[in-house]
Order: sequence, then C-alpha cells, then structure tokens
Amino acid sequence: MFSGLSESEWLELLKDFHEEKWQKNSCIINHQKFLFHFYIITAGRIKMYNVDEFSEKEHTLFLLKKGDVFDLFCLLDGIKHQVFYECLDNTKVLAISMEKLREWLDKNVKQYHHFLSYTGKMMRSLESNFPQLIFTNITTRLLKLLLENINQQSHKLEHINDLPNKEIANLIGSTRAVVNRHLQLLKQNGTIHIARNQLEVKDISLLLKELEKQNGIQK
Amino acid sequence: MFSGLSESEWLELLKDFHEEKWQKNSCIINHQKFLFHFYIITAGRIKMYNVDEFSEKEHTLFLLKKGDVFDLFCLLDGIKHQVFYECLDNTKVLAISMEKLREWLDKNVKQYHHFLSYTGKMMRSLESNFPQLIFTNITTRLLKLLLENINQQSHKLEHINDLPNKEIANLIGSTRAVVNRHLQLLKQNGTIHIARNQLEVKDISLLLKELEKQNGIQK
DNA sequence: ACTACTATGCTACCTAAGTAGCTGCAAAAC
DNA sequence: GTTTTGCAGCTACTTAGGTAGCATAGTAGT
Repeated sequence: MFSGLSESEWLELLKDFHEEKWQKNSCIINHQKFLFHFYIITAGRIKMYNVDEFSEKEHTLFLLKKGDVFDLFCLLDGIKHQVFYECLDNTKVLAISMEKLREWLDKNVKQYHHFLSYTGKMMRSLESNFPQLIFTNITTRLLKLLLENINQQSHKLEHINDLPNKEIANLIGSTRAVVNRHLQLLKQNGTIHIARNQLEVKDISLLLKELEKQNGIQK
Repeated sequence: MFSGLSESEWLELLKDFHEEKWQKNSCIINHQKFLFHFYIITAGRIKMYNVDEFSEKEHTLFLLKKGDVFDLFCLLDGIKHQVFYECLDNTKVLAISMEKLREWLDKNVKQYHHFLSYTGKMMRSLESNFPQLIFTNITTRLLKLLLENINQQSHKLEHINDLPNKEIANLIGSTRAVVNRHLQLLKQNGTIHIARNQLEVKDISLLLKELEKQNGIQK
C-alpha cells in the first residue's frame, strides 16, 4: 500500500506513526478506535472476524499478518465496521491518526493509485471466497486452505500451522468436529501429520491428488 | 459515486460519455472490454455472476440496477476481473473510457472521497453476505432476500419479482428445486403469491414472523 | 505434584439441502 | 393451428455436514 515512496518521503510519513504492542489473546472491542486510527502490523497475527448474533458462531474473514493494514473499510468511508479483532500472538502495530493519513493521501495523489490497487486486491480476495463457500465441500476448502499457506521456498505450512482445530474451522466456515473428521482422513492417508496445536504437511503431491479427486466428485 | 458535482462540472464530464444499448439476455463475454471502459446503468438490470468450473453452477454476486456502475474492480487496479455479465432486461448504459475517468479523478481529488466511500459500500455489501452463507439456512436467506427487495413506499416486491426460481436460487446460493420447495411453504401459509415468473408478497408481517421463527431455530 | 483448562479423537445420531426424474402448464416460435 | 421450449410443482432418495456427548491427553498455573 505504501510502495513507491522515496526514502525521504517515507521517513517524513513515519514521523506521524507511533508503535503499540498488543498482548496475545487480547481483543480490540472499542470500535470507535478504528474510526480514528489506522494500523499497520509489523509483527504477529490478528484475526478479523464476525459473530452470528443468534448462534454465536464465529467466522474469520481475514487472518492479518505482518504488512497488512486495518481497518481499510473505515478509511474508505469513515463508517463503523461491524467486525471484531483478536490478537493470535503478541503483536506490534504502527498506528497513525486517520485524519493525518487522509490529509497525506490528499497531498500525494499518486499514492492514491497504490492505495486503490491495494483496495482492489482486498475486494478480489473477499469475492473469491464466495465460490468456495457456495460450490465446494469442506474437504476441498480445507485442502485449499492448506495449499494457500504452504511456503513456496521451504515447502512448510505457515501462518495456520499452530492453530487449534476450532480456528481452522472458523477460517473455512465449518465446525471443530467436522474439521477434525477431515483432518483424521488426511492423516490416515499420510498427507499430513497432526499434533496438539501442530499441523504439518508431509506430502504436497498427495495433497494435490486429493484436491483433484474432490474436483472430480463435485463434477 | 458522482454526487456533489456542480451542474457545470457534471455537464463537462458527460461529454466524455456515450450511450450503449444492450439486448435482453445478451452476455458480455469480452473481458478486455472492462479493462478499457467503465459503465453506468441508466435502465434495465444486469447480473454479475461467476460460474464454478467443475459443477458449472452459477452464483449471482450483484444484481446491478439503474445508477449502479461497473466494473469497479477493474477501475481500482486495472486487472482482469473473473466474472460474467448478463442483461436481464433491455439495458441502457453510459460508457466512458477508463483512461479518461482516471484522468478526471486525478484532476478532481475531492471526487476521490465520494469514489472511496462508494467503494466502501460495495465492500461492506460483499462482506455482509458471508454471515448469511455460513450461518443461515436457505429459508432465512430467502426471507431476507424478499425483505431487502420490498419497496418502502409501495410495499411491493421489486427487482426480483419477475425472476424465475432458478435466478432466485443463484442469488442465495442454492438450487431451483430447493428454492421452489421453500416458496411452496411460504405460499401455503399465505405469505406470498406465486405465478409463472411472478412473485408477490401478500403479508409483510407474516414474512417478518417467519424470519423470527427461523432465528429462533438457528439459536 | 496437584488442579484446572484446553485440545483432540471418536461414536452415534439427525436433518437440511442437494439430486434425479417426472408431469403438466403456459408462453413463445414456427 | 401446431410444435417447441421453459418453468413450476411435486415425489422419492441420498448424503454431507452439523450436533451432542464423552474419554483422553497435553499444557499451564500454583
């Protein structure tokens, strides 16, 4: 989002930021806060989720990581955003006042383009979840979640590898029991290795083969 | 999106537009087109949908109506957008070249704010569909779809009242048969009236009562 | 070392929604 | 008028995924 800045411009802008540290498992409940401050994550993960008012079930919309920003919605239109935030790790963020950021954007029209294309990416990422939810079964969603979080270099699972089943379920819109059921199957055929709060992909080619199989079934 | 313009500014901008007429049931398949042109609907409805590559099922993302614009995604980041468009009526649109629109936005920084808040609305509208898809059953989704499309003044169903069951199903992420099953139930208890390509809400309070009941069940 | 808590693994059960297939009507096309 | 097509309405069947409940095993705190 802030790409294409010169060294000096960047330093100038950084002056208006201050660092905050948030504890693991802490929730940010104060919605007002997001109307007036904008944050960039420099360390740790934060989940952005919403809760169904009747069933009290959760759905994780985004797993925000280093380099991600929030809340983009509030920056766009300044309206309160009905979602919740919770830190999954001890987290460090850079904070800036919304007003200052908006002023800065107005002064740097070129920056708007980066900002817009970042927004576009977010919208696309939101949109691409619909086909998943509507057309595909839980197995497929789980397989895709795993594939998306495998590091290209190290071939290891990242970001979600230390989450409990419950959080995995929240990410794909299912329940703990069902996710576990599918994980057991993947474990049985040697695709993954499971331990408490520990997920490991043992064989990526098997993972892809499983996905193929699912696509066939869903014809 | 173009609110807050003075008469003269508006006329000046309009010069760069030209009108196009599109026939009912015609699809716009040429994705390139959307990279270079931006459209505003002045009459008719256009559905924006995507298709699952395996099951070939459709899901309607947005039902675009008079005053709606597209493709916002391409305007934001200039990347091809993997969706399809189909006219549900004979449609009139105003077209402008992407380049000209971008130039104009850069020249009118104030306009960016309206543009951003419009984008924010779209993102929120996208986001708000997730809880629906994940937490609620088909009955609830159907009831909400009906409620959202009842005109406040006339108390009549609009926009979706002349769609076949199949299109209703595409809107809520289900199938023709299932939607029909639920519509029959609503017909039986007198909430709605159905005919071929004709949906009518007879009793809004009953509709609301049904929704309450569903919320109770989903507890 | 004891307690409390949280996560996993598993069983048995239930049901909403998807699927396949058919009829018959109504509108459009010829 | 006749034919063709598209849509509504309905039945019977299947199944994936949600639900409830419990046993067990790590982990953390004191």
